[in-house]
Amino acid sequence: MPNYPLTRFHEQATLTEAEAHALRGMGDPEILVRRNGTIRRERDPVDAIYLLLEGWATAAIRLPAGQRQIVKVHITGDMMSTPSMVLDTAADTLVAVTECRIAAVPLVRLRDVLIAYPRLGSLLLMGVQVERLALMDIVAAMGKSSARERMVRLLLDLHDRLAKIGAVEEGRFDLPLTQEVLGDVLGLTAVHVNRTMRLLEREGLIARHGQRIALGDIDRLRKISPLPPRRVRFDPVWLPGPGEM
Amino acid sequence: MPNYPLTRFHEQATLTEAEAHALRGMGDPEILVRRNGTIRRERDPVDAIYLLLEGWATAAIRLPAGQRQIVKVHITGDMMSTPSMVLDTAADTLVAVTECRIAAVPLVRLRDVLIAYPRLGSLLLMGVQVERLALMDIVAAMGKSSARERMVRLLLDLHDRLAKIGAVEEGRFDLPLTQEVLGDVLGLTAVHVNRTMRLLEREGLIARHGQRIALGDIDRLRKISPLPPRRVRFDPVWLPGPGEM
DNA sequence: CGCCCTCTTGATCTCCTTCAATGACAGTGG
DNA sequence: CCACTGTCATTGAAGGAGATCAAGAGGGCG
Repeated sequence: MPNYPLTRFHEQATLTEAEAHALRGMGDPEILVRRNGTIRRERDPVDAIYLLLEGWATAAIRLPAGQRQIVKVHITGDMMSTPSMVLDTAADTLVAVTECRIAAVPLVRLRDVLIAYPRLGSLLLMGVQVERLALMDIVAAMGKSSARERMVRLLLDLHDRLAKIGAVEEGRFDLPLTQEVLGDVLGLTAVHVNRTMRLLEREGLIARHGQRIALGDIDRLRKISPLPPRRVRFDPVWLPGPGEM
Repeated sequence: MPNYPLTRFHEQATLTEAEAHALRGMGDPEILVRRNGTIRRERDPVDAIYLLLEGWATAAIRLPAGQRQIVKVHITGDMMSTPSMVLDTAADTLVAVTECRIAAVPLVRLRDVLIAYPRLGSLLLMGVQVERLALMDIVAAMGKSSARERMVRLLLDLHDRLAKIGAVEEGRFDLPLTQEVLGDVLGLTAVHVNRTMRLLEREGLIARHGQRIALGDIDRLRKISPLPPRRVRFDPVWLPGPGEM
């Protein structure tokens, strides 16, 4: 599908030519954000959502007490900041982990697109539900499983998402996240992330060289993961068909 | 608003008369579910969402290893099971905590409503984003705060949600959840839930008699909570106005 | 009356945190 | 070219929040 890096709606349903075209035209001119650059800060007024055209970014919530919890690791093709579209001020801080190319979509333009192509609203709804499911799984993993299990789950999740965009070769992929960041994703300290990864490494389950990580025995890893991956339904019954809406 | 117990869309935006009417007509005839009854099980085929007309219910994910994590405590007026609408088989198990009145909305009917009233799709999107934010906050609380802080946050969250539907009187409300259930919500054991509540009680922050709980000093509790409540924007700019869509 | 569910409390254990020190490496300025 | 500095990974030792195991008490309901 030609519109790939802009959104991944085409993974979830068939799009008409007009809809695909509207999606492509939705974003502002692209912006380059350097490594560690802040894309949008918590409490900033919300007037756009962002398409991550290329790169890795994190979405984090900062607690009043000062800690930060990363609630989403974004990769190429993700939509960012959409939870904040129901708020006046942003819920999360978006930070570029690698250099990123992004495009903003002003909310007023989103409104025009929804009016002209209401089915894209339903597709957006679908994407949001997928994100919500991902969060439910994270809650389940955090509430009920060990550091080791959560780490394995995260690695498999990244593996599966990266595989979809062609960024995995035989179980190997780039993981540009420091152990500090991984800790803030998993709700662990960087020290314990290190111990956990070293252990997995010693067992031959993973291997690392620099930012490169290799999942050694994916089947065995999947048995360790506290939750299996979810399979999203293509073109669900409640979704109006192309042209029906 | 007359359609109150059916959905709470009117909290988020102005509805036209036709939209409100469509919402009211959406559900099947109501069903009574007895205490501890299962409304829908994980892995069941998904062909409807459910409106909780009255009562308390939990949405839980069961891990392959056998534990259960409750990902949402539903109260009167909530929509249930919508995350599963993007899946073939349900993600979560819905169980009635108290006796519940519910109404199913078959997905095919939802489809008809979305086609006839596309703006209701946008309102649904809004409600789902609110749920997603709630999950983000839960992840942040689980990752970065103590049992005590999480407990306080949960009580305040329930307090605020119940207050909106008029089920709170001067900080007092019914809490029909056992400590076992609270543990499965918070990612703690029932034993530790007990110790934590007893401590809060001894400090005069809460008081309990049977299922009734009273939040003693709400201001002090809010200072203990790791996250403040979120204020959802009414009629956001991206939401097409009544009649515009 | 007796059973089961829930709450409560104590004792012990353990996973993860905290604190601290060292090493590897990249970037930077002289 | 090399010292200098900051970031990140690694490992050890000690401490603590919460889990686990166990037992008793109260209360609703058959």
